[in-house]
Amino acid sequence: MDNIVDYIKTQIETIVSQSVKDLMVKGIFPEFELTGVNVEIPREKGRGEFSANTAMQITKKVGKPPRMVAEEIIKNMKLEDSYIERVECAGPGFMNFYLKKDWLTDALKLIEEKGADYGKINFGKGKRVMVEFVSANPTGPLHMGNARGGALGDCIASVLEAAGYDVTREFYVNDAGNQMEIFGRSLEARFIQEIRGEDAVEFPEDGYFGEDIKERAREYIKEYGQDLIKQPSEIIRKTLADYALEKNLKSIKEALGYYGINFDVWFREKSLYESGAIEDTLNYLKNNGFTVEKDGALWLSAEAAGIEKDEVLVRANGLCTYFAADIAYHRNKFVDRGFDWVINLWGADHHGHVARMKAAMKALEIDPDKLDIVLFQLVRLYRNGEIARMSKRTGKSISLMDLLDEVGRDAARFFFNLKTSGSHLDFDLDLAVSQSNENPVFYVQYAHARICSMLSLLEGEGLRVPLAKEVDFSLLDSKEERELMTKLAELPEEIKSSAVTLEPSRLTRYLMDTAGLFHSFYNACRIKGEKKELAEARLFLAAQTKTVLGNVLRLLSISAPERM
RNA sequence: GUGCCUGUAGCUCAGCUGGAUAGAGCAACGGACUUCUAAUCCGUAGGCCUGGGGUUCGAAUCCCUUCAGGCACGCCA
Repeated sequence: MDNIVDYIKTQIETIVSQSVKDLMVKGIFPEFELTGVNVEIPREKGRGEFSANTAMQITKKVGKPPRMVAEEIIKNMKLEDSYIERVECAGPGFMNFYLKKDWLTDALKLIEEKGADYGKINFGKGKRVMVEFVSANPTGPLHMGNARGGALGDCIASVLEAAGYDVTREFYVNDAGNQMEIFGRSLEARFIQEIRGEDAVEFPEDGYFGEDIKERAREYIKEYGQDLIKQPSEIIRKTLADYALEKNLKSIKEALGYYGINFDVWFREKSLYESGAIEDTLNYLKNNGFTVEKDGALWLSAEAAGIEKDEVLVRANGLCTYFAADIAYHRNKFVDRGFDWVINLWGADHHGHVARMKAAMKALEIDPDKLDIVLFQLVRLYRNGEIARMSKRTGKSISLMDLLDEVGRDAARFFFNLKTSGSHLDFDLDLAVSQSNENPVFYVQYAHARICSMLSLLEGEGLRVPLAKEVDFSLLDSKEERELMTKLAELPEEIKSSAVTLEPSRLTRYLMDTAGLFHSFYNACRIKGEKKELAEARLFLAAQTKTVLGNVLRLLSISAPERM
């Protein structure tokens, strides 16, 4: 067993549905199909550890008022050999389940037994899932959108790993196509300007205006001299683009490293051209009637694919669109590499792309439900109370590295995972820089450091963390102790929920809750100076809390300091 | 104009596969350091869940509509 909450939920489901079936057999309830039993943890205290609303759901089918239905079900339950102590009918017809205390004892024993693995579950059963994220254009440094997508994607990947999936983290390198052209032209212009002066050549209107482009041109000259300028334009562009691309990728990798993100695969768009994958995919679509030709271009047919309007795949000039490459890329993910599930993280400005991507999957006979797109709202940067517009092209953007220098990896990762991906995020730089206690990451880390410091201090006084079998759990009976233990017991279930919803923000909230309950426990329940049995029981609880906080922080790649 | 996202406490947000008295964190106010880390705790106050209508035993949650903000609608990526 790795998830006691899930275990008990299942137990309750079984008991309830068995009771309902028995009532049907006895003729007290009419025959009907029970579609499922909903077991929840009530939000409010004092309503049992779990509750079920089955009676209200089936009240019509039974033909009796919900409270009466609930009473009947409760009367017929067989509670032997379960964690359930008693069941009450409450409110409009809820069944509230009160558990025997040993469920918490067993939960704490589980933490001791699993240690650093506590929280991991086998929900995913080893299913192969790819999480593709960041995938920033390698034409410049990583910006705040990449920062949010990076923290989100990496934590989604980690959550899925903890939930028992076989996870691959992938970065799609857009090293082909139109923006590489623009990249080359921008570099060429800066290169010439660098050598012959600002006015020697006009900078392309749609070019990348960032300082980093000038920087790369200068670096090239420093490294290889000026001879390249004698070459034809085409050669200059290609040479500079290849040179700058690798430089950029290197610094992107470096920044991501500081950010705690390591990709398993860096997939090159160019390889799709070289392997013929794009051509194959286009042929497939053509041969199966999903394309139309008009105005000299090849389009994905709206009618055949079931989308709103036709989308260009191959331009009149013979070059493929990003969309065409992306279809081939996803075919590669599913067909060539056999992933069971693919998750992409896109900025919300790409939402229009979702429907046609899924439609393309369907055309390729790939189940579109196997592709999940997590859209995250873009980050708005505030400085001095004003919106700081971030754009690669203005050259005034704040890069991921700038952010990490200012606020550090821990705060950045925590902050970006504080809110659900769909919510807008205003990032106040002044606040983030201030590193005050307004930043919740300190609150959580402080709890961890506090436990560590307490454990070592008490150990110095001869008080060691006991083994679970030496602990008298009946002594842990205060409100603070019970609430903390309950929270610790819920971690595996919380990981499951995070995996199902693809929302790691649940875990940062879980951390804050757990830290808060620990701080309350710490203030209400002293250890030093108490009788040995009580002191040891509390010490044991503190040690398990440390394990839980440490495990979740580690899962999110946020440090768990021993002292602060 | 069409489509997608968002609207909940002063601020930032949870809750949204319908459930019980709508929850946190900041900020505000009042308390707690001779006692294991006060980066902490305890308490108080704070709400027409944008407005309106519908569905039903029951709606912040589902449906319709209004208003407000963001985004996308290119042979860009």
